[in-house]
Amino acid sequence: MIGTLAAGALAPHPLYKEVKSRITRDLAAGVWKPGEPIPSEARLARGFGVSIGTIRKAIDELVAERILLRQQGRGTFVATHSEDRTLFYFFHIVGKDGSRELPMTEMLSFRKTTARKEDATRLAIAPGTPTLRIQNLLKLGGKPVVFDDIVVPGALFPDLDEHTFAGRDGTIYGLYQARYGINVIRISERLSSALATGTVAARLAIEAGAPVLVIKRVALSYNDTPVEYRVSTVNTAAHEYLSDLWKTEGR
Amino acid sequence: MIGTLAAGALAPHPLYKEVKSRITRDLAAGVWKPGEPIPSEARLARGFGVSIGTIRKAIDELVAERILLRQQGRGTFVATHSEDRTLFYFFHIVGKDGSRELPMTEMLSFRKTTARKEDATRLAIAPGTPTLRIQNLLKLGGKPVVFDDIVVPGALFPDLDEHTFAGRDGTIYGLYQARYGINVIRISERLSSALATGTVAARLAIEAGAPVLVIKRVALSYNDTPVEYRVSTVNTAAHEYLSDLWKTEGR
DNA sequence: TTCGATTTGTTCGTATGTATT
DNA sequence: TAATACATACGAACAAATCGA
Repeated sequence: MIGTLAAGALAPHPLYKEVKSRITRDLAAGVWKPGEPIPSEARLARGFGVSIGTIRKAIDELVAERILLRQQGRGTFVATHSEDRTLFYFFHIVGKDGSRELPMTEMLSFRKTTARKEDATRLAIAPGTPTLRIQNLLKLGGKPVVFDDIVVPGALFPDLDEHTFAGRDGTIYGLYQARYGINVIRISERLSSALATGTVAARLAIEAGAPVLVIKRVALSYNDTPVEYRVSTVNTAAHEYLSDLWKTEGR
Repeated sequence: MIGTLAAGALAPHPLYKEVKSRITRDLAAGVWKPGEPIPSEARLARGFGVSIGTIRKAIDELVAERILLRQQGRGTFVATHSEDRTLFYFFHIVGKDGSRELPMTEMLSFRKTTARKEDATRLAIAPGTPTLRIQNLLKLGGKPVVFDDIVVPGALFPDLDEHTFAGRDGTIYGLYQARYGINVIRISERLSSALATGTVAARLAIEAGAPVLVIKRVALSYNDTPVEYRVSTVNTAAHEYLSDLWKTEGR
């Protein structure tokens, strides 16, 4: 018998890759919501007309990419931005003594504007496209450490206003995910060193001209679609940016 | 029949984990040298008395950790530090225009000293232990961009002298690997911003007091054994540090 | 508390495809 | 062409964790 899937059109060679991209498509379409279980491996196998091993191989890769989360005896779930597990995957600032702490955030401003040139290229949209621009202050140990300047395409977040934003429960990416179905799964960051300008220095309670770490981040969703551009300015007097490749472990 | 391995003592639960740690042990012991193939999956399966699927699962993880490299039709090889594939995994400085370029390096000094406090804690050795300390200048596009201050335990590199070091063919980690059997498989980096001191500024041909990126790196071998501590100072006027989690792709 | 159904985790085995030498 | 090695796909059995009856 020919598998119902193998008989389909133009599989990108291996069967499990086809299964993976179909699951990814459904994930992107919101068929299963974050935190919810996807169908069991046995059910998916029957549905796709492939063996359970093929399903497992497809899911293996999605789990490695942190898009799905397996739990023995329970099921396989769409990863959320509310677990500690994923928090420190997107937040890299730690104390110089090695301490890891989640920041308290304070919204400083929320404006509707249009994409400047830099915003546009990073977000792959046309200059002048409506955007939301949010300024955020992150405190660690009660002291301001990071100043965030966030730009997102307005079209992705239709009715987002400053009260919704400031009154959110968890992280920003958690808000994107839970209320707008926008799932940040990967980030790309470029770091450089600079001198604090007067306005930023005031936010961070440091002197103008003090050295600061500047992080330019693009947040990406399924199929590497950019959904947020963020410039963070960090006071690294007592904190550092941690880049620990492959200590993800648990593999 | 009971598998020859399962009958052995105290497997850390799953069989494939035991297989993995045995392969890792042999790798660390230098049974197979970098660039050489390890035995075929079928041969390993017979040797361990387990199924080929179990071998594959163990090797899968070692490949994901970039310790091994599979090539269909050829075999499975011990990863080396000479392939482009791995170079940019350990070198993160790119042009602000996105250009990736391998640096020209110039050795500035090579000294035999002893571990200072910071060196000792990072390398997990006692303060005062003999070390080698090397200063290196990295040029991109002909201009100095990175100043490296490298400390390694002398015991790991018995007869290493400055001519061997300066006259090496490829990368520094390639030298560690090929001549001393020291295999760097992972790095952990902590980044901060600072003002250039006079001596470093002179090396980088910038003004003292200019902002620089400071990278403190620990290079790790099998079982997370630290083998090198390196402080890099980067002029980020025209370059950036790229942290691209999970664009490793090919998975 | 116990039991059974469900779901993922591990291990085995086999067959066939594809790349390399 | 033939042999070898990894890649894909299938199927089956049992273990371990979870959850509700």
